[in-house]
Amino acid sequence: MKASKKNEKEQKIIVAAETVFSQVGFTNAKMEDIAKEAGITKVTLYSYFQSKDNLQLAITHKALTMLIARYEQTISNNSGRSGLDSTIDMFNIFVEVCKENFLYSEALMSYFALIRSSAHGANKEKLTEGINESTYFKRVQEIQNVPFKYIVKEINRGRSDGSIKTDVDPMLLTLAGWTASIGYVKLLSASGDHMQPLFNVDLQLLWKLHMENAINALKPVGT
Amino acid sequence: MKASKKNEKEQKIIVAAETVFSQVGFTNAKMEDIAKEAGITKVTLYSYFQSKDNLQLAITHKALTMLIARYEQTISNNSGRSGLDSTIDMFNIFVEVCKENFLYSEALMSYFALIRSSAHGANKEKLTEGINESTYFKRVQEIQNVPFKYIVKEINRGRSDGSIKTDVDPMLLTLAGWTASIGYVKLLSASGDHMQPLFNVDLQLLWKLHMENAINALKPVGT
Amino acid sequence: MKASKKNEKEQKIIVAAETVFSQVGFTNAKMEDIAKEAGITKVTLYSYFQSKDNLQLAITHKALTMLIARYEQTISNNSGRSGLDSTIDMFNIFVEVCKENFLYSEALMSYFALIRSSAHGANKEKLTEGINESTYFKRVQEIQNVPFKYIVKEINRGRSDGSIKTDVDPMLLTLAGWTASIGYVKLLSASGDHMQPLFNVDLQLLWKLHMENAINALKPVGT
Amino acid sequence: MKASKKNEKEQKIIVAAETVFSQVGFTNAKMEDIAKEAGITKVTLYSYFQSKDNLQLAITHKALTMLIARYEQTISNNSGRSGLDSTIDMFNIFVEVCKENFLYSEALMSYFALIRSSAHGANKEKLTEGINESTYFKRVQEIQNVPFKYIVKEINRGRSDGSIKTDVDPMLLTLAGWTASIGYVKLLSASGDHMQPLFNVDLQLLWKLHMENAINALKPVGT
DNA sequence: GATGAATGAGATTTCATTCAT
DNA sequence: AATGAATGAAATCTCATTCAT
Repeated sequence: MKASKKNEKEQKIIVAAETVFSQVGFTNAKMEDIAKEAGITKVTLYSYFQSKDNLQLAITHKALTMLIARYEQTISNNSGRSGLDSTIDMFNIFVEVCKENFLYSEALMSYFALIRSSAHGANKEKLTEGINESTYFKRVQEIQNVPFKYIVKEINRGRSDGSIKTDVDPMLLTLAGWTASIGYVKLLSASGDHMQPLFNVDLQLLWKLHMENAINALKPVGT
Repeated sequence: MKASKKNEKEQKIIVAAETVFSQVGFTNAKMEDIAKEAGITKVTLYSYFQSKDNLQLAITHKALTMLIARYEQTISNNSGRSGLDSTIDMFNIFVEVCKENFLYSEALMSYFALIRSSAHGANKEKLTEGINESTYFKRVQEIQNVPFKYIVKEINRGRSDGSIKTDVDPMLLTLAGWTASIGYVKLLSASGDHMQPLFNVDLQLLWKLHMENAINALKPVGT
Repeated sequence: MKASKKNEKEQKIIVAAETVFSQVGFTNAKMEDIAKEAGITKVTLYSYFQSKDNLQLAITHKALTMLIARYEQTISNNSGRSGLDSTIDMFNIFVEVCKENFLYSEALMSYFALIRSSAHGANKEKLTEGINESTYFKRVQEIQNVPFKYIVKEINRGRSDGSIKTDVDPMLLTLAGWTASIGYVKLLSASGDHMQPLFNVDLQLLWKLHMENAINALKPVGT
Repeated sequence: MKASKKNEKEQKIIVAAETVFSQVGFTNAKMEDIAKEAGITKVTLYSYFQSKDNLQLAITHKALTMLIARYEQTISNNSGRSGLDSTIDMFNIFVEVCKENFLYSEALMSYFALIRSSAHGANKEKLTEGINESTYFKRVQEIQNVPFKYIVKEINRGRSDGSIKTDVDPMLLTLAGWTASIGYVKLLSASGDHMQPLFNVDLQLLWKLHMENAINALKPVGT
């Protein structure tokens, strides 16, 4: 099969997996159903993706890739704006991506859980085994830090143009924004419908508050 | 069997489950092993906890209960301190509890994922079925908002004693701190060893930054 | 507990067991349900009957006892009639008893299966073990041949009074009638409702034919 | 898998089940052991036979099928002999089949008990549920009456050739022979070893007597 | 490369039977 | 002697994953 055709089919499977995962969640999804949704057999499914985990990682990879693409586009679009504005944009974009596709946000969250569970425990070896063989695990690993780097990049630009303070480690600021975003997305997930207020709180407002905090933490003192 | 004794045994099982879950993770844990660890039979285990999921929920419940107890203790201890200080304490305590016991933090995180997956999707009913029958699911639901209420309580005290601004919804401020905490804990999980820096960032410093942001968001303007 | 009271309770349990067994059959009956029906606990049930098998044997014993009583009564009633007539009566009575209470007929049938399965097979010892400990097993064994003896008795009387041929072993004739009865009862069971014809055959007629055969086999040649 | 191969494997499993059932009896047989004997997994076993009951039904089906085949062969072989002789042959064959394989005879007996227990009782539906889903239950039902039909056929032939009386319903005569056979087989079961006399009665003689009765009942009066 | 069948591991259930109080 | 809890053995099911063709 030509590489192009193979890739096309792979994408088709990923779309099918996204559909099924979205409907019932990763744990409850059955490989059988995903295969059916993709119009292929389980064995064919396995020939493309060595395991269910790998399939999820493929989605994680897709999510990360999309996020990175958006980041690149943002950086390119924001060349005329301040580093601070661009940095804030980056956080906004992360949340937007997650909102647009909760599956992606969950894939990203699970990925974090995965790398932890494979890094610990008595049966570390056993757990890691299958994952390491996974093509996508490696591919995800290769790009997992790219989003951080892009944010750091914009923070550095902000340091240069004076919109961001220079006395705090850019990566620290990056992680601060990132964790706030993660927490916010987690809350969105829990609330189910992110358009509805939770405890009478408009979640839009909550996000705004987070970004105000971020701006406060980023901008030079006394600005 | 007296309720007290029954409860005692239930706790013993939960402890055994915690041990096994901690060692191999929830997915890899076998009911058989948990039973063995608790010194009982599989059947007895099932008579106490209807399913593996329910067992995890029991741990979630314990985690929540412990968190609530800590909150109550903190509120009681902090009666002489400002509402602001006490509120910040609450956030610190959440992170401490999660650090002390990653299993608890993961249980809490999973719970959030759970309520989302049971709140959506075409087969909502089917998914929820088993969970709803779970005793602990109901018990967790009953107390899941208590932590928020306690934080709101301290914020309200801060409003009275002038240490916290009055022009922002206390629940909004609560959720802001809560999501930051969640995000931070998630990052801790991902980093595996929270004592080690991530990307050369001292995670202690990251948390400090979050709390500074929180203080800024809480304290009255111009203080 | 006084022996009388104990015995009374035992009978109560047997009645409960009969009820449950009749409803769902021996295999599907649960000790739990029988206990409930008897208004006692499972453990109490076990204190009276060491096992489910034993309980069935108790019913078998009751069935046998009742059959024997009927036989005795018949013999007594028939003292003025010919041995042939009385013998035929015996067979009729067996079928009547089985019709009146199919549970009894099934208990008797199962008993035959039981003694076979305990008499053969690799795990003969294991199988027999529990049964041998059973009080009722011994009691049933003690009386299992009594019905045959009574039939033989009447046949012998028939030999004396000239109504039955003398050149055939009375026990052979007994078993011939007995097996025909067993087979007939089995068919009744299978037909479910013994009042309804099976394959358009009036089962009453079938029984009549069997008895005609029996008479032919019993009566002296040329009568 | 081709139907032929699938069927072949099914037969292999049935043979394994026969082996295990013969050794330890139906109740004591473990699905695990049957699977092992067949050289497959428990799950595969279940994919072929939905339940242990179904497996027994499969054996019942085989027994019936074998009996039917023997009947067909007999009918074919007996084309030159009288209908009476052939009819008697049919009864003899039933007993022979049962003697050759007690498992088959017990399967046939259990089947009768089964259709009764599934045809009665308050919880008829519940009991029947699993059984009705069973492929073999249906297949057995489809052929359960074939043996009777073949006997009737030979009786009818006997009526034509003058060897059998015409004033009695052929099906009545069939059932008479059939029930005698069933009863005899039951006694054989109970006696355990059919080569040994029971109560000093040679069971061979008993069967001979039954067949004499049958001949008397079948042959035209005055022959 | 695709397919139907099979495997293995573990979850869950059902009961007869036994223990501890 | 009675009770609630526990045991043990096996049935049954669910799925990710692998084999054989």
